[in-house]
Amino acid sequence: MNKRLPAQSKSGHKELAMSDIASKAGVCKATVSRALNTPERVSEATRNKVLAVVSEMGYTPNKLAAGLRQGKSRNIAIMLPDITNPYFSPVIRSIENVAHRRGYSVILNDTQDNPVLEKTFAGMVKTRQVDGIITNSSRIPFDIDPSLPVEEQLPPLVNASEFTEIDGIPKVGVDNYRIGVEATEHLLRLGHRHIGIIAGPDSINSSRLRETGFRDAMKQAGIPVDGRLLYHGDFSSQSGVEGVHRLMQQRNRPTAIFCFGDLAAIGAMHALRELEYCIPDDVSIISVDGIALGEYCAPPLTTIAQPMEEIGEKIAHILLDLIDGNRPAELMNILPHKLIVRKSTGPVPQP
Amino acid sequence: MNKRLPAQSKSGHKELAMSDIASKAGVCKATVSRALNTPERVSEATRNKVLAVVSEMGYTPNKLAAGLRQGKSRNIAIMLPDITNPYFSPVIRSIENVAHRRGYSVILNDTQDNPVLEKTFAGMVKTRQVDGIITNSSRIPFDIDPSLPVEEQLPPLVNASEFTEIDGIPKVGVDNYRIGVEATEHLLRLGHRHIGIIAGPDSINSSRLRETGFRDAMKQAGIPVDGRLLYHGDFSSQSGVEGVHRLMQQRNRPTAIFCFGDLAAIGAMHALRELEYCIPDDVSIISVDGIALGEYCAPPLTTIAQPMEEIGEKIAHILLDLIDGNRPAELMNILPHKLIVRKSTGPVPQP
DNA sequence: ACAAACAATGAAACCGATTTCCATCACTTT
DNA sequence: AAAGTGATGGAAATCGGTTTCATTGTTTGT
Repeated sequence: MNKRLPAQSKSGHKELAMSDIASKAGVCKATVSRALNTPERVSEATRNKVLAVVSEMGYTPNKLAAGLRQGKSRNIAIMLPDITNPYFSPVIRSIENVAHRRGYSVILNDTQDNPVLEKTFAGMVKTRQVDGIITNSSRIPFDIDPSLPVEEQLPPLVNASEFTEIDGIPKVGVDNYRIGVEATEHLLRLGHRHIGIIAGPDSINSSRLRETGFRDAMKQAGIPVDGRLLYHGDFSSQSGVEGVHRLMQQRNRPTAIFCFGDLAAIGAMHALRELEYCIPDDVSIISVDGIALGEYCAPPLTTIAQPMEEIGEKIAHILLDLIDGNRPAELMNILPHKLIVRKSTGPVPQP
Repeated sequence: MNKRLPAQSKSGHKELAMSDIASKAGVCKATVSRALNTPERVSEATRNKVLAVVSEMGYTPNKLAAGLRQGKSRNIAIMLPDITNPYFSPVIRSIENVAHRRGYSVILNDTQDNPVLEKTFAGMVKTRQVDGIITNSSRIPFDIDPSLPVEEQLPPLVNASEFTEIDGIPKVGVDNYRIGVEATEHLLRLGHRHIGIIAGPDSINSSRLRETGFRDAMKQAGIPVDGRLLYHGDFSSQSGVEGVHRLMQQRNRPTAIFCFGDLAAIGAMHALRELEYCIPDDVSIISVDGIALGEYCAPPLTTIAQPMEEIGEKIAHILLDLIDGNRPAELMNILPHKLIVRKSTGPVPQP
């Protein structure tokens, strides 16, 4: 009789619990839970009574408790190597949108490409803080036994942008080889023969693939590639600057540079302007990503755009399906890229 | 005797629980918990025994369960109006760093400046999904009764970047009025008299404050401000483009434009280049934020940089302190901005 | 030598939901 | 009228930890 009122202490306000609602509505906890989660399983009269009390008292169930019982946190984690790269923003945004629509929250992990941090964050699924993980890395932060089926050893996981070589893991991204080919072909069509690249680290799959595409397209055109025109940076703007410095001091100067990321391209264009080269009259620049800012560069950047929103959506849906126990229709999900020709590429200069 | 082994079904692997460790180590759950969380309260022998079993079996405690008992999720949420604005990236990154160091995870909420979404996300603290919230908005997504002390009605909350007018809420940001004054003074020192602004929406506090700073600096210099040189956009690059179009078709053309955000400045410079104005010879551009890309603009952008990392750190520490029950030393935390003079501003052109 | 204090640990309550199992009760069905 | 069916809702178990309280054995103080 006296334990009816919840302790209303000075500032440490005791939260409303389901049992409070239950007693106020004259039913038991189970009924409240049912009214809230499976309304069709309670009579209309009871349901209305319960719902009225719920809204009258402003009750919201404790998700930790629900999560504990159900073995689900309704959180997913997204690990990214560098949140300051604008490429990720639209991807994150659409992941967050989809997750929210499907009742999940997204936890952000900036790993700074650090394997130790990756492992740490991966632990969040063991601790039940998250139900699944999105990685943007070629490393999988879990130990797997190659003799066993992969999918039975891993938590719900989607590998995006940068693919691991391990099979059996759902992947979402673009066809980096074709991107390499098509960017190069665009340059070749404009008559360029001396083409440099500012690639990413060789340890990065997408970079190697783009480079292979580049080499194949060059071979196809019967043009030997000059090893000194191949610069390997880290996708940053600064590496674009350094790449240009390196490339432009070669005797065999490129008339076009293929940058493996928009950020690097922005740095490259900056360096070229400083060296007083005209873009595209002296040097053409093409890159990959399609960040929004590309349009406002000087000159506006020709780039092979990735469908960031679609990538994000696909990632989120696959991961959430996985959590629900549904394997994706396809493990490898390649979304279409698109060449956006703006002003940073032009015909090869006449000597 | 037979309930010893956890069910090792085909793929639905039952997770290890603390009681499994306890029985294997021949102690009770409480001791395992103590060995893990308050090691000094367990004898060294027992502790080692428990820890050995823990690491041998690869056990990790379920954080949902701990959180339920302790009434804490060890998550914080950060709500932002637009995750694609590069201004936020370094802020988020340092919040995430600090949170991680202090044992918290951060949940991201892109609200798209939508009050309904803000309210939804704010609900996460009621549902115990998060222990505190960071808002970057002048709206507080909680109903407060003005007659009661604010701090007793709100969950742990820090208001960043964009301030609400409500007192009693910890705030972290910059002095937008001074930024307005100093940007203008920089332009005035260079001899400019016809200065335009590309501001943010009038509903945004920081924008109003910067504008007031601008007006006061102009008044101080004895220069009347021309209402037609005041454009109000939304901080986007596109609004920078539109602002320039508007401003440059006035009879009284500005020789300098003060943009209220780097993104808008990038758009503005793009538009000016398209209209074949030289920056800074014909028109100077100054802005606010200090995003990394500013350095690579054409020309490199003169801007008043905000200390994004420090802002993020301060935000995180204050919020986490609040969660621990410690009110911050100061409610209003203004961090120092810094004028970075690059190449987009120059002396007023001689007519 | 004996009380008091203390350290180490176990048993059980607890956090707040969900879910299983069971008891009713009202209708059909034959 | 007896038996079967389905809808409804209550009691209690459960999820997996943390924390309180009690117990036991060991020191310390005088």
